[in-house]
Amino acid sequence: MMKKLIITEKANAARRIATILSDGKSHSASAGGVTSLTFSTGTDDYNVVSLRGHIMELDYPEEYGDWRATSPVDLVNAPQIKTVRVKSILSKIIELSRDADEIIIATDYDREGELIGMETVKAAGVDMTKVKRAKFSALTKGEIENAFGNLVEPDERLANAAEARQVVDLSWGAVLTRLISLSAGQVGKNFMSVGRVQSPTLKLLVDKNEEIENFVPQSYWEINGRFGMLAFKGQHEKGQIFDKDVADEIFGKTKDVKEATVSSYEKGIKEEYRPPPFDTTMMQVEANKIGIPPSAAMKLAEDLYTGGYISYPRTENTEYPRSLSLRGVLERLKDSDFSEEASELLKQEKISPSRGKRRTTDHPPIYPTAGATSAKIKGDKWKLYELIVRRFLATVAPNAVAEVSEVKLDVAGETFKADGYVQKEKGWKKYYGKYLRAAESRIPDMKVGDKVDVRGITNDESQTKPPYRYNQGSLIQEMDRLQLGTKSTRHDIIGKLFSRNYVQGNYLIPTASGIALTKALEHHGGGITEPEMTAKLERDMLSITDGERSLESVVKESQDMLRDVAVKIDSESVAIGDEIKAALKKQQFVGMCPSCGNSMTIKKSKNGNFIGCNGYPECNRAYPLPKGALVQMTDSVCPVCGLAQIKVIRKGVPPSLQCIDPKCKSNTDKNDLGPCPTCKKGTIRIMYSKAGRRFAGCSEWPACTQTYPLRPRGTIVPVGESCTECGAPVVQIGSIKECINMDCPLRKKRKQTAETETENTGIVPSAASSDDRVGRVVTVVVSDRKRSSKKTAKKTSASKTRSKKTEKPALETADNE
DNA sequence: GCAAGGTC
Repeated sequence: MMKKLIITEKANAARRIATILSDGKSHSASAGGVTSLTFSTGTDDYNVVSLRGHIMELDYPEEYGDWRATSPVDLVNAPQIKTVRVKSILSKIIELSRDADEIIIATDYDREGELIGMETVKAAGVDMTKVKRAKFSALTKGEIENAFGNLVEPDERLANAAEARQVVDLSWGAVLTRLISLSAGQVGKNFMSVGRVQSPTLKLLVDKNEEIENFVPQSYWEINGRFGMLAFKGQHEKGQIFDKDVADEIFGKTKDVKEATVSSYEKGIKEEYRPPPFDTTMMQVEANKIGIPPSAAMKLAEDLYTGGYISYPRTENTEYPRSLSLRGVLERLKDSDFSEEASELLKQEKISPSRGKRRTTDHPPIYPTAGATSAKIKGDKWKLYELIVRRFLATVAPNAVAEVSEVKLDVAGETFKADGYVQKEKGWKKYYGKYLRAAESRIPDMKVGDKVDVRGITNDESQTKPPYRYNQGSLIQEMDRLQLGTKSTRHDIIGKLFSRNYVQGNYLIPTASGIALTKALEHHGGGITEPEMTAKLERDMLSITDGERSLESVVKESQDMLRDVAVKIDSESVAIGDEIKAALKKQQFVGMCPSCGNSMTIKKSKNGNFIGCNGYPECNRAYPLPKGALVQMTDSVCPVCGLAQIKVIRKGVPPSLQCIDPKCKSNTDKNDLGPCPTCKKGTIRIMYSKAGRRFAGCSEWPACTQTYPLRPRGTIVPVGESCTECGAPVVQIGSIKECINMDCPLRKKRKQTAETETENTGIVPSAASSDDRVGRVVTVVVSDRKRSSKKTAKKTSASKTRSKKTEKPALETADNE
């Protein structure tokens, strides 16, 4: 009997391997917090122990721990040592390897996996001649049996490549982090981090910010028309016209024309490809779209994975391995909320899945491994599970088919174009349509020479818009494209940018210190802000793997370069530090205190941040920060009271400059809506929840608990009137004037009346016919929508302009079968 | 109190 020890990267792999190799007859034993599995095959006795990723960590020896005691320059060539992070696991491995005849590294089949295995067996001090490697790309029977039937030698070069990355990252990261933090006087928990991945990622946000700040909007015009019975939309073939005279001329020529002639008409069938299977990046991007940011998505996916509901969530693979039974997956989904869909797809004679461009050896794409119901899994976890299931269903469904048509219309010698799009067969969209924006536009069948009524022509002015900022989803996608970070680390890197106060907001805005740091590193950081540093490291790692270069040579080259950079920064540290200090000050400084003349800055407290005077405790002046909003400092002062103004950025409304004093008349004029109808003492004012949601509530709270929900979008302007019916304040939002009480009896009555009127006559009462009585509001809303079709058209075309330049629809890169 | 990479 031979004794064999198998080492895996994670617990699930240990369980699967033991089950497969033992035909389900393995035993597990737990001791000291480490689980090991044992089984016997008749010829061999096996032990299986799982690691938890890297159980070793690279760091400097303790004596380098004091940032001020060692010059960062001397850190460049300081020794780096590996310490054990999870001692219990290593002890178990030492114990079991003592009488093992063979030790099999069965970690993930990739660069880091090779290192995770090698550093462990080396730390355990095992006889390296006994060490073998099992290579598999999925935890399936076929793959595992094949890997263990064909063990190979461990690949020292592959492990060395990963080791080079570790050393280089720690050297650059620690040295530059210390240099910058020390020069800026930011030590302790306020240190400023620098790294090969985080610094280029931050620069993406800084560059975007700069682009937006430097953006000069340009006016352009679009000549839009409505045609025929269907009133379908068409646009002059020139599209965006930047010369007003040209637009005016076309408009003048066409505006009163009553009839157009079809000059060309084409109709065809378009096949719409299924999306590729989920890899981690696409899963994060799609989850972000339904309100689950990457970090949350990874946490939930981890839960679903350990719960047995989905396959391994960290993968770069977009092609299902042949060993995976797609029918089997569908069968399992019959026992879920998606049983109907699964049964339907099982009826297909042949199931051929979509596939993406990326194929890797690490793990299969993300797919559901068990059925579940929304009664069993709740909240966001269910939302993510449903997304993964629907994505899977889409990848094994047929392509969708659409009928597309294009017509050219001649209007007084000018050509207008209209596109038709009608979904003919939903195909995969039947399962994934929930996450797509449907945009059917019908145009009638026509032939050349047909006459079409011109319902109206408009000359719409718009302005070009700056590019969109990144959100977490689009940033992850860009990091992926630039190969910054890995599938497992990208969300964490973004988290770092937040926790270091380098960025803020849902749409990621760099802070003053984030910008200053990036500028300093761009000038003095030796390329640390460039994705090229990662690209070069990748090339160097490949050369180690290929045997062209040694680990030592790559590390030496990198550290020699770092030494030059460090010496330079060290010599200019005062100037560099001053730049960052100025930015940090700007980020914190909120004007001078009118009581004592000291400066006021943002203060942290356990009840949230606030604005406080630096003369504390002698001076107690303090102001609250707006709740649930993003706040930026400005140089401007309140025209009413002279205190500082801050820029408040909230969802759904344009950014606003406001006085830091909530009691200042400049604020109360905007926020006080009118007397409280309930207690007759307080004032109903606009308030914000911690999450940033706005509502109206009585100033006498908690004595009076009167609140009203408010519309989430649009600027609310008080008009100083009360509703004649319920007494609640009346406000103006855009062109709508209404009582804020959603339950106002008059509102309900009017709504009913408006619906009946519309139904009976098809004519919507116009705004002009409505009197000024409050509660007439719903009528106004309806008619307003009708009237503002021109405005809506403007908006769509403007956003089209922007999206054309900056964004691609996520699904356009469908599969390549 | 440093990085980035694994995994929980």
